[in-house]
Amino acid sequence: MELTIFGKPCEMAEGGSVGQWLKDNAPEDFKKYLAVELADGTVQDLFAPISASQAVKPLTFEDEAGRRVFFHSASHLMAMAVKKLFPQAKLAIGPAIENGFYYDFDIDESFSQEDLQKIEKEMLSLAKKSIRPVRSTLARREAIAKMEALGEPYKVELIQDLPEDAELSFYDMGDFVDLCAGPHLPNLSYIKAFKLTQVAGAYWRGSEKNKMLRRIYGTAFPSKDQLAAHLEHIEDMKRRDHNKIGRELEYFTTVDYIGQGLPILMPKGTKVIQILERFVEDEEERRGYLRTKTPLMAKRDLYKISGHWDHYRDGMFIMGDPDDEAAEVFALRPMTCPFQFQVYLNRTRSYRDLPMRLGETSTLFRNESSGEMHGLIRVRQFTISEGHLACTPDQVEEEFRGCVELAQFFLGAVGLGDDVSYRFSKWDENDKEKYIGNPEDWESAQNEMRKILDDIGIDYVEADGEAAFYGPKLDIQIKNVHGKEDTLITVQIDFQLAERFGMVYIDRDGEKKHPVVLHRTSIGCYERTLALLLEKYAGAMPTWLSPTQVRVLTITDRQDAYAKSVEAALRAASLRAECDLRNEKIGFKVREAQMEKIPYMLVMGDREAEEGTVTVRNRKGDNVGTMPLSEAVALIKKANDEKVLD
RNA sequence: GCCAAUAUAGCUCAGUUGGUAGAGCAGCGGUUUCGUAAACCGCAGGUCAAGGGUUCGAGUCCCUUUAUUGGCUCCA
Repeated sequence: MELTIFGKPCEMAEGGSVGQWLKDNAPEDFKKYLAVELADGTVQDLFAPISASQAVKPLTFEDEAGRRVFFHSASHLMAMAVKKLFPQAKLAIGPAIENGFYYDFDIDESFSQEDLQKIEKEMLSLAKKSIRPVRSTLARREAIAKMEALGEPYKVELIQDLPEDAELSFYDMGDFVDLCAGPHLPNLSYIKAFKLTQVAGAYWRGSEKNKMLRRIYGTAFPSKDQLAAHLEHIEDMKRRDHNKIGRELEYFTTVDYIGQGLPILMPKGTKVIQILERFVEDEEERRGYLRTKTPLMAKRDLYKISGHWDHYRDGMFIMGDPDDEAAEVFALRPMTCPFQFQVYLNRTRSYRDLPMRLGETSTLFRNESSGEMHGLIRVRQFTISEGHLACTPDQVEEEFRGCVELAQFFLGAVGLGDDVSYRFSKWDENDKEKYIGNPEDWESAQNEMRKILDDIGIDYVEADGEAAFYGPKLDIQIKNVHGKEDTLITVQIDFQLAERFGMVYIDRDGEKKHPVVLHRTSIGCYERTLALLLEKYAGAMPTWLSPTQVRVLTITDRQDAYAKSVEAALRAASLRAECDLRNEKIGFKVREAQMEKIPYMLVMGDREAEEGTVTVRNRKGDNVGTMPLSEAVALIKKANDEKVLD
């Protein structure tokens, strides 16, 4: 049998393993190899026999796939420790995740912090025992019997749901056995450093109808240094958390008696959002959008037409008794579409009116479940750069492309262009209740959208069950400092609501036809975008977005009058300037401005006041130079106007 | 909604087995007028998230509620 390892051909006997070969040929560092990737991309145990000639890749912790094996084994190590300390705990599942692993247990009492420490200690002593995971397979009936004998009902359920012909593999680790597809590390002693980071509840099989299990999250590394570096990285990310710096820097706050998901935007947060709104509105006007301003609420009759009443009622704030058919019941709007459609419906439209592009800076209300609110990212009232385009079928591709390009333009301007990923969100054909329309329409809409996406040539992943209830979406996704992904921007194709609302145009041939409607945001939800900008820049907003762009600092109060005149000149140049005239040491004032992430400081003493100059410092601490005031104004104005991402 | 953790001055935090609420920074009033990481003196600031309970006595123990944070589920 001929194998290729590290690109070099080598001979191997039948039943030989890559692990053995490495041990024989590279004994000094063979312990860094965790598993092996076969030519077809599957990963197997390092010491599992190779069945055919092929090129293989031994995986280390540096490889994504290798890391997953490492984390997966670490989750088993944790399950071993838990079973030893809490024999009554039932095992559910324990996969690797992006930066670690978790394992779900069914146990009455939750795990406390002390429990976690005990488990870590037990893991340490188990890891030192040098246990080799041993793989075996069983027939279905025996597998079920084995798991029933061990008293593991969740494992039994998992086996029962696997296909009839699936190979059921088990891993023995000392006196611990688990149903597991593997692969695993050659030896659990490879796991040198780990930390159990938190406990959380998680539904069995991810369904809220099922029992809630206790999940323990952890992370693991081949060395203590790597663990320390990882934990340090997490701390770093937490320091960028918009929820922390956004409150510290007074961008927003919350008040317990106002309620969850209803943040108070302070002057700084409001300023950034205002800058973004003006930027978006002006750019959209340049691109042929017309602006509208529509009501924040409507009678339920409107939502019955749009489908919201049947498909989105739980997400709405309703005023009045929804069960009283005779009463006049209102609801705050969760989406703008049915309102903005009325602009189109106001009179008969011709094909000459299309495409019609409508934009609105639109405030929406969604009654999210109480556990789901998160800083400025997930709130109950928010404002989005909303828009709807009505077009003919042959205009769809160009208009869709225009929406994507506009979104990319804004993302680039604020500096988030490289931080996003694209998701093609489709419906879930097994859950038709959630959607309106028939399967044929969904298929054709999705095929059309896929074709457009491919034509545009963007990289995207497809996701089932993520569509809006009326159509498929292109979602532009971004991750926050905790690694959690959210939708920042969305562009949707809707082949259904136009018909529901009776939106038509008179085509060239004199026939009435329904336009295709695109729903889209251009910079998304302003609150969410602000949150992600705060995290991206750790609060140090680019000059053009900074609530305060320049602060004037005096050495003594002899310069106060000059400082006020400088501030006035800066404001006259449309720069957001303020003075700090307190009798504090200049070093203190500078440091405070830096802590507040103000881009520029103009420092002045007697000399500057006499000469009419200022000494410019930036927030990094660089002294840019002493120059005439007009030069300093030009310098800062340039950064503002060019929207540089300093 | 579910599983957890948390809530003490504007901020960061102390507060012993239940016995009169504390510090630093910020703020305010003076003094000081100083060149890049913190001048000096003084003052004020709290229904310990809210409500109930146990107790002679609760920041501390118990219950309920609210909010914040991390997950699950759901979504811009």
